[in-house]
Amino acid sequence: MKTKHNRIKERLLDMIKGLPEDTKIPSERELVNYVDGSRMTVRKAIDDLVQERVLYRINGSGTYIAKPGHRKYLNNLMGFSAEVLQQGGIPSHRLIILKTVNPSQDVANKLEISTKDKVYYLVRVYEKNGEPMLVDYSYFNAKVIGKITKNIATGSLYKYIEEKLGLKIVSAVQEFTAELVNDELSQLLKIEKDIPIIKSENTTFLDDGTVLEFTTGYRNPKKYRQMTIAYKK
Amino acid sequence: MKTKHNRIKERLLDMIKGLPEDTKIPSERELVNYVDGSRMTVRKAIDDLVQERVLYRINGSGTYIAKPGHRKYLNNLMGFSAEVLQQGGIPSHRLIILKTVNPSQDVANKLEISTKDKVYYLVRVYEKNGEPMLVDYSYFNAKVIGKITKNIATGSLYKYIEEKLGLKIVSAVQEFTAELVNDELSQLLKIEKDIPIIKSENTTFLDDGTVLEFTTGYRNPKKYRQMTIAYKK
DNA sequence: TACCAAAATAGATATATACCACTTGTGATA
DNA sequence: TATCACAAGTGGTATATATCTATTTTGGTA
Repeated sequence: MKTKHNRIKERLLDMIKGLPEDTKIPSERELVNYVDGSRMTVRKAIDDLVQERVLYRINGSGTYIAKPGHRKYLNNLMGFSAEVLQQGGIPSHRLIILKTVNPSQDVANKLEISTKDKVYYLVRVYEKNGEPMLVDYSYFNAKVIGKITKNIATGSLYKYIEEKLGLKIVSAVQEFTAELVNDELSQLLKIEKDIPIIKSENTTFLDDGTVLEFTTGYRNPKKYRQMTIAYKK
Repeated sequence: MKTKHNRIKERLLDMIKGLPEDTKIPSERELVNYVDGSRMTVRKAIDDLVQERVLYRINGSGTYIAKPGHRKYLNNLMGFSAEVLQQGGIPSHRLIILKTVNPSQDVANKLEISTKDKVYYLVRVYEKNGEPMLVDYSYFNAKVIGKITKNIATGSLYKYIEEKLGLKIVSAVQEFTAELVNDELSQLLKIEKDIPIIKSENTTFLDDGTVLEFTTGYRNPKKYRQMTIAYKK
């Protein structure tokens, strides 16, 4: 059962679909006549849409439609496949390595565990329309994720984590460093050696603050631009 | 005059200061007895802190203190000086170039204006404790920012934009590319030539969706790590 | 017509209240 | 003692209402 403010939110999205930016929408008091819900509930729905940059408010004036380009959340947490699908491509990936290991001190620190704890180590190559786009070296906290089988690792790991395990991924810290392509990357991504590439070190957190994974990723610089969207406060 | 929920928020921050993570804070109904405000207002304050990852809620159980590492917003929008100050350093910066120009087609596209519109072009070098840390090549939409004098450009431009002009910066899109250090960068950042460096192309948006600036930045790879924090939904 | 004060309208904040869904502790019972 | 149903407590949702501040509109006046 959906909440009322979520239904109102969908109703509002429907109403503004196709309308140009900066169009003023009916006032909160007005909307109460059109939708099922009190002003506070309508406000809650609008609050959400403002948060999502679909609408913006001007105190004393009204609520307006924001630029469509902003109606998107960053895709760092979205997973590669969803990202490629959104772009109309065909995603696929190859599992190169899957094993349990004891983490190095560095990895243990990132995962906020001991070097004696077990972690899953995965190396994966992601492809778009058959071309290698991204190499990931991942360490998962085994205590959190449980057992990863080859089957699970070959499917959508994010879907498994969120839907099957019911874990909520809420944030990620990314650190970027520029490096030069080494032999292994050259081979996996099918690009020249010694050209500059971005190394992205990604730590993913659950809603209770636990570290789920630490992943080092290299994106094909020929095909991809590393991109983030940041929202203030 | 501060709002009541903001005062409650500060009060809560004070209360939890120094407490370990996962500590349960008093219930919403309980807090009403300790602070000045109704349950709804207390909830609003907690809402904010949950949004900021200071607290997390478990339905039916309670509200808890999140990991301290998460109590921070991304600093992409914070400006260099605030970032350095937070780290206990002494920030300074040199203005290399300030002039009005007509933008190239590429820059005009980024700023969502015409090539006939005026833009301000700034080149700045930022220093921490006297060492060059960051070079910025910025284009500002003159229609939005008005006149930039040398005086303004030498002070804190962000402070000027937010406090004096009353503009609200709400989001930024960043694109990262790996490059090799060229002659100019080598000189400005005092680092070797031809080592890998990250180019960060940054588009900054105001609350109404207008593009304020497009900036290309290079950070000293020896001193700095490019870092972002992403929050989901 | 031009200007300005006042009224109307918009979002922002705050309170009181009710009920729901979920979790947790408790106490009766087998 | 172990179990399980239930009560109590918690956050989540929803409504009605009141008041505040900022903007916009209106209408009278010069």
